[in-house]
Amino acid sequence: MEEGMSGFCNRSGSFFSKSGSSGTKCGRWNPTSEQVKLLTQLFRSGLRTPSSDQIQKISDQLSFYGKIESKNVFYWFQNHKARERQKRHKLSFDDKYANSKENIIDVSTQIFGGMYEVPEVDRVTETLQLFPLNSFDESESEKFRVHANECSDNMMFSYTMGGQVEHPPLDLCLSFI
Amino acid sequence: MEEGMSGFCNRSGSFFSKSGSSGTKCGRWNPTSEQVKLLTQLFRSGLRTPSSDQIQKISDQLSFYGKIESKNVFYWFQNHKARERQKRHKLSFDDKYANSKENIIDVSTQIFGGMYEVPEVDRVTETLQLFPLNSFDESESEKFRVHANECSDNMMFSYTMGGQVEHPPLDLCLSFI
DNA sequence: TCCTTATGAATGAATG
DNA sequence: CATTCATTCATAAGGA
Repeated sequence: MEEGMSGFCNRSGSFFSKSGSSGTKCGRWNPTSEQVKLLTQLFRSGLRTPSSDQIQKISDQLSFYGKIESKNVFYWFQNHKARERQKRHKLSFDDKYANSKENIIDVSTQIFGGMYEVPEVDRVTETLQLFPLNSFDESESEKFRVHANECSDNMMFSYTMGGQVEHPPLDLCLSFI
Repeated sequence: MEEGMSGFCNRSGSFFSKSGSSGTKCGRWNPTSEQVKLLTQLFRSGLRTPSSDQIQKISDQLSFYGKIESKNVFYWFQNHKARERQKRHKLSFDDKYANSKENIIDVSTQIFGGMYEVPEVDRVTETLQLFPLNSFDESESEKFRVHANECSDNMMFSYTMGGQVEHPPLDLCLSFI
C-alpha cells in the first residue's frame, strides 16, 4: 500500500539518496477523515494559529484516530490558513457580486466575523498585511529590492554578484571570512 | 526573460515534469546545492550570527556558485539557526517507534490533569543521534531529515499505540484545548 | 494510464 | 530571537 513511495522529498534535486538504507520512507502523513473533521471544526471555530500547547493537545487527541505528530497539526493549520486566504484573494477578483465593500482588503477578518471562542491567539495575526510590499506580481519592475538594510540595525549589503571577484575554487574557509 | 542570470530558477527540474507551474517567476533566492553546502559548512563550523562584514564576504564568495545577495545569507543563518534550535528543543520522534520512554508517560496526566507543565527539559540528546544534524553535507541526502516538529515551544506528543489512555469518544472541544 | 487537483512539507522572507 | 506569511515542491487521490 505504501511501499511504492520512493520517499524522499528532495527539492533542490541534484543528489542521490541512499534509499536503500533504513526505513526512512518519508511517507507523509495522511489524515483520517475524523482527524480532518476535527481539525476543520477547530479551524472553523476560529482557531487559526494554535499555540504549542494547543498543538500538543490537539495532536494528542487526534492520535486516537490515527497516527499523527505535532508537526502535522502545525502544518495543517498553516496550510489551511494560507490556502483559505489565497482562495479568498482569488475569489475577490473573480467575485463580481461581491459588493464592493472591502472585499479586497479585509477578506480575512470578515471570515470569522469576530466570533472567536478562541483564547487570544489570533486576530492580530490575520490582519497583518495582506500584501506586504512586493506582492506576487512585481514581475519585471525589479525583483531585487535593495531593502536589505532592514535586516539588522546597521547592516549594509552590497551586491557583488555580477562581479568578477576572484573566487576560490571550491571552498570557503572560516578563517578567511 | 532573463535567462542569463543563472542561479535563480533552478530547482528540481528533473524527471517527471510536474505541472507546468514552472512559470519561473522566481522572486526569491533559490540556493544552489553548493551554496547550501558551504553555508551549512560554515554553520557547522560554529558560525551562527555572522557580522555584516562576514555576511558580505560570504555572499561574495557564494556568488560564484549562483546568484545571491547578502540578505540571503543573513536570512539563511537566521532561519537555519532558528530551525535547528526548534528541532532540537522539542523532541519528537517520528512515527513508529517512539522511544517508549517519555512518550507514553504523561499523556493521560497532561491531558486531563491539565497541568502538563513539563519541566521544559528535553532529553533530546539521545534522540539527536537518530537524526544527523547536518543534513546536507556529509550525510547522505539532505532532505531526509525526519525532523520532528517545529511547532513551538515545548511540544511533546504521545503515541498511544496499544495504550489505554482514556480518549474522549469522538469530539474535540475547543474549550478544552 | 495519464493528467489534474488537493494538500502535506519545506523553506525563503519578513516582522515585532 | 520567535513567530508568521508566502511560495514552492512533492505526492496522494480522483477523474477521464
